[in-house]
Amino acid sequence: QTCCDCGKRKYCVADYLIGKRLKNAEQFQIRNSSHRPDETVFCQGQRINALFFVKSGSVKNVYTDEDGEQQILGFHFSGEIVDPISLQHANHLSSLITLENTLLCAFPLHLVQEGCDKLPTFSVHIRNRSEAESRQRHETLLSINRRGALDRLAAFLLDMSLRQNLVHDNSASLRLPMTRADIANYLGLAPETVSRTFSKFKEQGLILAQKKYIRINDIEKLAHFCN
Amino acid sequence: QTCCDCGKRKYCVADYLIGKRLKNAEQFQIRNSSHRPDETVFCQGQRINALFFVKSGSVKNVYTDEDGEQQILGFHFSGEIVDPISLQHANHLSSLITLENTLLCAFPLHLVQEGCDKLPTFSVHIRNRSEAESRQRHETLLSINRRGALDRLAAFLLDMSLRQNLVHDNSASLRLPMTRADIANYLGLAPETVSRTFSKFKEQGLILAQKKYIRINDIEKLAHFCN
DNA sequence: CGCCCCCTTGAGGAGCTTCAAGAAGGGTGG
DNA sequence: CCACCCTTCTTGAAGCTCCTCAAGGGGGCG
Repeated sequence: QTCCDCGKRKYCVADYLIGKRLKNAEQFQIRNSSHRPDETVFCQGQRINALFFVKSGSVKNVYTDEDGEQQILGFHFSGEIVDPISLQHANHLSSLITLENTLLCAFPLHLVQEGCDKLPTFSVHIRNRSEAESRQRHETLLSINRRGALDRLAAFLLDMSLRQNLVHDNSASLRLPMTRADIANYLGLAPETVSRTFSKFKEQGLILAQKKYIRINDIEKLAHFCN
Repeated sequence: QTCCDCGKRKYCVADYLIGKRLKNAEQFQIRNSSHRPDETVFCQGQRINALFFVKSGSVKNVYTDEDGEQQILGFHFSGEIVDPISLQHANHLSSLITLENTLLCAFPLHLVQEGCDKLPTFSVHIRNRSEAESRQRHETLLSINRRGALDRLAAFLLDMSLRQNLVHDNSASLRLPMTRADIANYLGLAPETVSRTFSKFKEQGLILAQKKYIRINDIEKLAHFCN
């Protein structure tokens, strides 16, 4: 199977390279890989030799500090590029771990570099994507300490629903492939607090939640929490 | 006055450019500027057209979010380059505000680019500096939510003393040009909490504090707080 | 069927924030 | 040079949010 056949092409960097006929898809030599849940795709500190794209499934970026404490930096879902920030660094800033059965495409780094060198628009694209992600992560980190549990979880749910493009008519249904503990870690809260906060939203009729499946009834109201 | 005469040259990017005889110092056309306390040097969102170096005095980087909330991202002291992270972006991510009477040098961006193009070592230098700063800021932001007030302030004091190169024999004397409110904002705490935490350190004999002048008596013990 | 992990809910407690008031410095004008 | 004001810093008390510890329920997988 080549990139030309891939249904996710338009979200992927491949679209830029193919569309511009820089190279033929067969020449890409992209590594496709299939992963089970909780599998480590690459480790923090390893040399970066590819740009990853999530074809299906989902992954988390986990940062481990010198004390061994782990912090989830973000999640990536089907159709997303994994952590383009890292491209500016020589080594991976965090480990990548799958949340479920996942298919990944790995673009060798030399190919990306080539694309940057030969295609100014591609370079700009990567740069913009990197900048946007950097900015957002920055704001996320900043907001964590300022806001309460309700605000953080509301912002998280809205971010998830927007990224999965599931917003219709002030409501959305989405699936959260990560555990509550993952959400808690990401938001800087205790798992119990996340659970209680979900319950509060449920009591107010803002959401329906059954295990990993969430329905947001009133996005507007939920958005009021994250002023 | 030229860069060749500057006593702070060895900490500055100028040293690289001059040392390599890429250009003569007189051709640099560096803008020197003098600022009063609480003066805004550049504003968040403005196009980046120079790399700033703190010749004397000190500054803070202030980020303002869409709600108008302000968050101090960092401080820069005499002999430091201001926010090399921004070089990867087109616009300033934060505003720069002086804490006291301050002298700044501004290297036009085209000069820096030129340096990067012609001098691989310079490019690597800037990149490393940027990467180190990015990494540290990231860790700072991550640790804020994890640790308590004692830990954060201890880490802050140690960072300050290390950066001002004032560590001697397990003790250090340093000056904090920013207000307690600035420290509190930077650490994500209330000003009262910062004040109380200073008092706790004083009670334990770890530090002496009189206004902006701090003496750390036992760096080792202080460091135990920030495991 | 049973084990294990994940999620939920409760009670208690610690840490920080908020509100409030007072003390100390620095700057300005008389 | 002193008096005044304003900002900054400090300290106290009350309250709230979140964390920790603990127990129970439910679903998935062997």
